[in-house]
Amino acid sequence: MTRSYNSLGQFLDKVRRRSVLTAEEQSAILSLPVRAEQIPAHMDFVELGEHVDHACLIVHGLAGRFGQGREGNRQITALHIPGDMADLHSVVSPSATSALQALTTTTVVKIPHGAIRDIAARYPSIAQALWRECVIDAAILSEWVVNVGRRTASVRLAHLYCEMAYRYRLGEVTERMSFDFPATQHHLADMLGLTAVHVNRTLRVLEAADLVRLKRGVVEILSWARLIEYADFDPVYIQLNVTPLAPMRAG
Amino acid sequence: MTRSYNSLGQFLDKVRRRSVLTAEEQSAILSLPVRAEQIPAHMDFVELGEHVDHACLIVHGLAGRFGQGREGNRQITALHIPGDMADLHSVVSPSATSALQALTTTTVVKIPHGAIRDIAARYPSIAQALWRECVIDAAILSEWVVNVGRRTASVRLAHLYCEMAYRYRLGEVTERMSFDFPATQHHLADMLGLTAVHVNRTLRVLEAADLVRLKRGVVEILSWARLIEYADFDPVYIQLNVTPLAPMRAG
DNA sequence: CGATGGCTTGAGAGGCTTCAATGCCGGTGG
DNA sequence: CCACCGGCATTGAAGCCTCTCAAGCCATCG
Repeated sequence: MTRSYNSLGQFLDKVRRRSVLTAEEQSAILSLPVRAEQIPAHMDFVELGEHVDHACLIVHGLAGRFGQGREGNRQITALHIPGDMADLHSVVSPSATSALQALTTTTVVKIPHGAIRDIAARYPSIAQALWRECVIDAAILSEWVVNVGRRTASVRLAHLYCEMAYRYRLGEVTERMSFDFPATQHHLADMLGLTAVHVNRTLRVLEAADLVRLKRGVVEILSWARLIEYADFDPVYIQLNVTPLAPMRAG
Repeated sequence: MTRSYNSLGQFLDKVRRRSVLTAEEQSAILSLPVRAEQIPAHMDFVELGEHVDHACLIVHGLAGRFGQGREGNRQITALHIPGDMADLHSVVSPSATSALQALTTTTVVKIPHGAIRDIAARYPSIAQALWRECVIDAAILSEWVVNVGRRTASVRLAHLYCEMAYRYRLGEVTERMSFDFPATQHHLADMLGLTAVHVNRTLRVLEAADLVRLKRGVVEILSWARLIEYADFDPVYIQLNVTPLAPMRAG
C-alpha cells in the first residue's frame, strides 16, 4: 500500500510506535477529514475557556500550551512539534482550560471532534490508542513538574533540550546532532519557570561546558551521552521505543 | 436501585459529574472486581518501571505520585484522595513512569486492567469517560506546572490548599470550612518544589494573613473568597461543576 | 524514659530576579 | 540603498527569595 504521506500519516506513524492497529483501523485514521490553516507567530489558535469542536494537529512550526497566573506571568506547560496532536484531549474535554499559541509561524490541520469520536466509538482499539497518546502527554507533563520543581536552571534547560531532541528525532538519537528549535529565550524562560535574562546566562553555561551550541534557532548537541548525564534525562517517559500495546477487544 | 456504597460507588459518583452514563454502563463499572489492600505510610505500592496489571483506586488515606531527580530530590507530581483512581492511566500505559506512594496509612482497591479494558471495549461511553478522567488528571498536572513554575512560595501553597479543598469537597465549597489533609510539611515541600523549612515559614505567612489555620493534619480555611483571591485560583480545570459530556456512539 | 519523627527558628550563603542599558539583526519605507 | 525601527539577545549591578546547615522543641510510642 502506498500511503500518501500527508499530515495524518505523520501522526499515525507516531501512534503506531505505541499501539498496535489493524490496516482497517489505520486507514480509518488516515481518512479523517482535515482542514489546514496557517497561524502567524504569537497568535492563539485556541483561547482560554473556548469550547472547541475540533482537534489541532501540528504540521509545521512550533506550538505551546500556555497557562497563566494573574499578573500576566505566563507559563508554557507543553510544547507541540510537527506530528503532535496538540489538543487531542479536547475530544473528551472540549472546553479549553489553557490556551494554545503558535510560537513561530505554524501550520495546523483541524480535525472535527465528531469524526474522531466516530472512529473511536467504532474501533475500540483506536479509542485506546488515542487515550494512550493523551496519557503519554500527561507523563511528559509530569516530567515537566519535576523539571521545574526540582532542578537548577542549567540542568533544567539541558533536560528540555534532551526531551526536544528525543522527540524531534522520534527516539533515534545520535551522539552528535542538531535540530531546529525556533523558540526565543523568552519562550524558554516561560517553559522553565525562569526569566529570559537568566536563560541567557544559563545558555552560556551549557555552551561553556561544551554540551550544546546555539545559533539562530538551531540547537546543536555536541555529546548526547554527556548531555543526558548532565541533564539527569531518561527518555522512557516519552515512550517512543516501546513494544506497542496490544489492542483491547470486547470479550 | 439501592446501590451499595462501595469503593467503586465513590469513584462512579465523580465520573458521573463529568460524563453521561446509562444505567447499564454504571452497573458495569460497579461490578468491576476489586481487591482491597492496606498500605502503610511511606510505602510505594507502585514502583518506578514496574509493569502493572491493575489500577489502584484510593478508598481511604492519601497517596502521591513521585517523580525523582538523580540525587534523591523527590518531587510529588500528583496527589490522590479517596475516590481517585490513582493510576487509571496504567490501563493504557502499563509500565509505570513514576512511583505511587502512600503518604499516610492508605487503603486502596486494586482493579485488574483486563476487567477495565473489557468494559471499555464493550461500552465506548465508558472508554470515553475513563479517557476523560485521565485528561482531567492531566489538566491538574498542567496547573501544577504553572504553580511550581510561576508562583511565589506563599501563593503556591495557598493554591494547593484551594485545589485540595475543592477536590475533597467535590466542588461544594463554603466560605469557611476545614478538611483533613494529612500531609507532612516535608510532603508539602515535595509537592511545591520547596524545602520543608521554607514551607514551615510560608505556613506562618498564610496564618498571619488569617487565610488558613492548621492543626495536626487538618486545614481550616478562614475565608474561601480571600484565599482564592490570594492564591490566584480558578477551579474550572478540575471540572467538577460542569455539564457532563454526552457519550459517543458508533455512527 | 529514651528514641523517633515531625515542627520550629536562626543565621548565612547563593541562585535567580529585577532593573537598566547596550548591541545585534532583519525588515521596512523613504 | 540607506536609515530607521522593533524584536531579540547580551551584559552588569544590586537585591530578594529561598536554600542550607544547624540546633532546639514537642509529641508520640515502644
